[in-house]
Amino acid sequence: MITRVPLRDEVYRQVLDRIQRGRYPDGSRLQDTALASELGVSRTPVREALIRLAREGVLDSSMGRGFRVRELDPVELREVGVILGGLEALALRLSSGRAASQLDRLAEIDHRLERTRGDADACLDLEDEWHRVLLDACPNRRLLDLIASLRQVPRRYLAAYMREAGRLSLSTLPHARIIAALREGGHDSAAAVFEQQWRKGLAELEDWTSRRSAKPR
Amino acid sequence: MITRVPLRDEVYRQVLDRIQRGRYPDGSRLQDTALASELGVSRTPVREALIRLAREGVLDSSMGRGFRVRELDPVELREVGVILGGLEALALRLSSGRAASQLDRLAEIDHRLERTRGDADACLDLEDEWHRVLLDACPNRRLLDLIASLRQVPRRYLAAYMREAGRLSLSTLPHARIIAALREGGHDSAAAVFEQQWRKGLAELEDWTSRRSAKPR
DNA sequence: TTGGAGCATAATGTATACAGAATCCCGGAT
DNA sequence: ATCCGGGATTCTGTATACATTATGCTCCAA
Repeated sequence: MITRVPLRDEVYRQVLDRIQRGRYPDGSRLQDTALASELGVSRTPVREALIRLAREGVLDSSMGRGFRVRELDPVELREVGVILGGLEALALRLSSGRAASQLDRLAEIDHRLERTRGDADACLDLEDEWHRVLLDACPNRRLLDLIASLRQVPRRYLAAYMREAGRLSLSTLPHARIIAALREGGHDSAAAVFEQQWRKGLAELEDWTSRRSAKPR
Repeated sequence: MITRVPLRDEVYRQVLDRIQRGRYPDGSRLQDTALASELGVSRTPVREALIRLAREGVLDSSMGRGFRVRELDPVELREVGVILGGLEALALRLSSGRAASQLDRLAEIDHRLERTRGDADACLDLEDEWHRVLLDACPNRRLLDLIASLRQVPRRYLAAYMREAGRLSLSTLPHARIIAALREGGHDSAAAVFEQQWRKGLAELEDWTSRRSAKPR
C-alpha cells in the first residue's frame, strides 16, 4: 500500500523534532519564510505545520506577530501533566487483553534505556516508546492519539531538565514499579501506580522548573 | 483591548456551526473552493480551518481527495465518550472553590432548557453552556480547552439523535442528579455521578446509533 | 542623552496561480 | 447490457504574489 503524505505532516515532524532537540531556544521566533527556504518547500505547508504546533501548545502565536517557541511554564507543565496522568491511567485500565510479550518488550526498552547515558534525545525517544508499548493494548485509538499529542509537552520539559540539570538519564525506577504492579495486580492497580508515579515525576520537574525560572538563565 | 482574529478562526466557527446544524449531511464533500466563494474569502483560510476540523475528528481527509464530513460511527462516539467522561469528571474534581451562584446559574440554564422544546440547536447550545458553567471553577485552562474541543463529537451525535429519533429535547434528569451530588457530597461525589451519567447517556446514544446504522438512512 | 515621530524594511496574513492527481464521462469491446 | 479504457475536467496540494501590519532605524527635539 503506497501512501502519499502531505508536506505539512513532514514539516510538522521536522520542526517538532528540532524544537525537542533544543535547536530553537525557548522564546525564539520561527519565521515561516526562513523555515520554508531551509526545508526547501514553500511557505504554505510550513505555515500549516506551525498553526498545528501552536494549537498543540508548542508554539505561541499572536495575530500579525508570527510564531515563537513557547517559554517553559510550570503552570503549563502541571496542567498537561494532570491531564496526561489521568488519560494514561485510563488507557491502561482500558487495556483488557495484555500479551505476555509486552512485559518482555518493556523490559528490553528499559535495558536499552539504562545504557543510553548522556544522549538525552535517545533517552526521550525510548521513554516515548516505553509508553507506547505499555498502552499498546488499549483499543481506544482516539485516546492513544490524544496521549501522543499531549506527551510532546512534558517531553520538552524533560529535555530541558536533562540538558540543564545535568541529570544524564531518566530513572527507570518508575517503570519497574509500574511493571511490578502490572504483573501482580493487573491493569487497575498498575493504573493507580501510574498516576502516583506521574505525580511524583511532576513534582520533581515542577520543583526544578520553578527554581529555574526564579534565577532566569 | 482590541484583538484582531485570523480569518481561519472565523471560518472554523462558521463551518463547524454548519456541520453541527446538519447543513452538510454525513459523508458529504466539503470543497474548499466552494466554501471559499460562499464565505467570501480565499481558499487559504478555508483550508486551514478544514485541516483543523480534520485533526479534531469532525472531518475525514485523505491525501488528494479533499475533506468530507465524517460518518457517524458508534466506535468513535464510544471512544470519545470514554475520554470525555474521564476528563469532565477530572475537571470537576479539580474545581476547588465553587461559587454559590454557580448552582443558581445551572438551575437557570436547566429552566431555559426545559422550554426549548423543538429547537435542537438551542437545546445543544444550552447543554454546552451547562457544562461550561459546571466546570467553570476548574483552574486548568488547558483541560477546559481540551474538553471543549472534544465535546464537538458527542454534540454531533446528539444533534442527529434529536433530529432523527424525534426526541424533542434533552432530558435534564442527569443534570439534576449531578447538582444534587454536588450540593451534598461535594466535587468528588459529583464527579462519580458524572461518570455514571456519562455511561448511561453513552449507552443510550450508542444503542440508537447501532440500530440506525443497521438500517441505513 | 534620551525619547519619540516618521520613514524604510521586513514579515505576516490572505489571495491567486500553477501543476498534478483524482474523478467523471463516454465510446468501444465483450 | 455491462465492463473497461482513455481523455477531458474538476479539484486538491503547493507555490508564488500582494497588501497590510509590525518592527527597527534614523534623525530631530527636549
